[in-house]
Amino acid sequence: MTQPVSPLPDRGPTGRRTAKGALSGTAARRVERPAPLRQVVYEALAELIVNRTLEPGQHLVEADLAEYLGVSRQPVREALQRLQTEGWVDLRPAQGAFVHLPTDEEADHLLGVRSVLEAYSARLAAGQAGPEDVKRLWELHHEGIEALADDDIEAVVAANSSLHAFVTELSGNSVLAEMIALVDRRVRWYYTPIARPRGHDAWHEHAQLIEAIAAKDPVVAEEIMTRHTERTRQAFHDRPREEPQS
Amino acid sequence: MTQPVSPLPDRGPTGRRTAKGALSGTAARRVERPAPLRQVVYEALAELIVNRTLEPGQHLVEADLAEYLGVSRQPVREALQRLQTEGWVDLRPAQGAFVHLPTDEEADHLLGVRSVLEAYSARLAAGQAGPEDVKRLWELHHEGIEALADDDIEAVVAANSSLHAFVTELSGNSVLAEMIALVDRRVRWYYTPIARPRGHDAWHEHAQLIEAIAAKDPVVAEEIMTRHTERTRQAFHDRPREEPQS
DNA sequence: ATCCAGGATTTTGCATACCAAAGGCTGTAT
DNA sequence: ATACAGCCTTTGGTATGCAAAATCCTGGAT
Repeated sequence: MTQPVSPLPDRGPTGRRTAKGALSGTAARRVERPAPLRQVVYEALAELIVNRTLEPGQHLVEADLAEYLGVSRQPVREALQRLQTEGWVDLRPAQGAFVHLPTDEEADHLLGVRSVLEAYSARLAAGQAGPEDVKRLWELHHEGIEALADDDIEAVVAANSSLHAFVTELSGNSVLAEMIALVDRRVRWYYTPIARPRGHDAWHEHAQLIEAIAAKDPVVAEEIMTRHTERTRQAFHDRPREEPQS
Repeated sequence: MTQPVSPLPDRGPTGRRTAKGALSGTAARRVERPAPLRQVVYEALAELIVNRTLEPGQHLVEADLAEYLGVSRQPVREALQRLQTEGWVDLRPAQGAFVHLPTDEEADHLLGVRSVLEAYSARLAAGQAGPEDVKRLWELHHEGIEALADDDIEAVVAANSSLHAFVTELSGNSVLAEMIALVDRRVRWYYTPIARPRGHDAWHEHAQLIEAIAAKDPVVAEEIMTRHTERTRQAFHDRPREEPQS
């Protein structure tokens, strides 16, 4: 999804950004925002964490990250700050940042919260969705089914995210959307490497959900979503455990 | 609640912190953490925002805040960073921080999310609470009733917070606790200045809730909490509107 | 009077440099 | 082995500088 770290913005020899190069080629839309560096760093680090380049528990040294990313310590610190409030790293005073080490208990808590939030979003979505929206939902569902047939795990995961994200969007509750986005990302971080996507049964549940939304039935939509997410949670508990180390 | 800004830590003439003074008088526990400056700043600013010293929409100039608080720009920036992710300020790129301006719609969204989160916590609490916990709940309830009798609004609000916070704690879900804390604080910011606490009926609902928890009945506890928070939400909609300006 | 151009000012966003204090590490004396 | 002293690394903070962007201001031209 996110850009890997390598293609950083063009820089002069001092490391300061230069616009010289960009000015030629592209007379493109001026509307584009230059993306604050701290946010680029934030996204880069988040990506490095989810893809396990930075392992849980690892000590993140500001200076190293700064050098690696080709920026100064300041944007790195600000990014770490934000990563903490969102649960990706722990900032131990006078010791710095450590990649968060999720416990099984915490993963379960997260899955529980996700369950009630997603259920709520399904309920709201059922009250809001128009025919256009339902059509779009079926499209996304179709994408998932196809990816499943192709055995393309990555695409299945992507389609799953898209579908859930769209339901969330349909709910029309922006605060809810933000929270789900946060929780979901962490859930994926904990969960994805352990259990592979649940496959056909999950997409059957998705279909039921869409039908309930199309029928504008909030109660059933909520029920189905609850069952769906609780089943994922169960899958987490039944996961093939790695041997307990040490 | 939080310390006002004035009593900042002792500083030398350069603005650097000195421990000289503190060393004498107190040979106190060394276990105490010195509280990172950025966090002190964070709390100071949050307090200034909730108590309306910094008005919604106001432009926060880093340098001014830094001077006012007697610190450098860096900790201020980090605090603002965190205030943004938690919804207190909006950080407009290249323009700086503005105190978040809540819309009615957003307040409603927030109240909705709070409702489902609190309901979940009530459900979990009913499954977890022991006799000791129930006793504590009744104590808190008693405090609320007394404050109500004394017409001490501030104490009523405090008791209300304590009670809800304890229920959340009983849920045993730390992730949930964090999220509720976040949402609650913002709800109070939006809501408190508008509607005065709901009074006796609210505390009657609290009593019902505690009974359901004591009876270890998750379903009823959840129902009651849902009714309770949805009623607060309704009170928000029925609030005496200030005249629409402009 | 009004509008607008363009210069002056303010503010952000980042870089750099520096320093005190805390924590971790290591080697040596016991 | 253990304890301790001293060194090294890292954080957390200060101070300063500067380019780019946003904003404010001002002086015509209409």
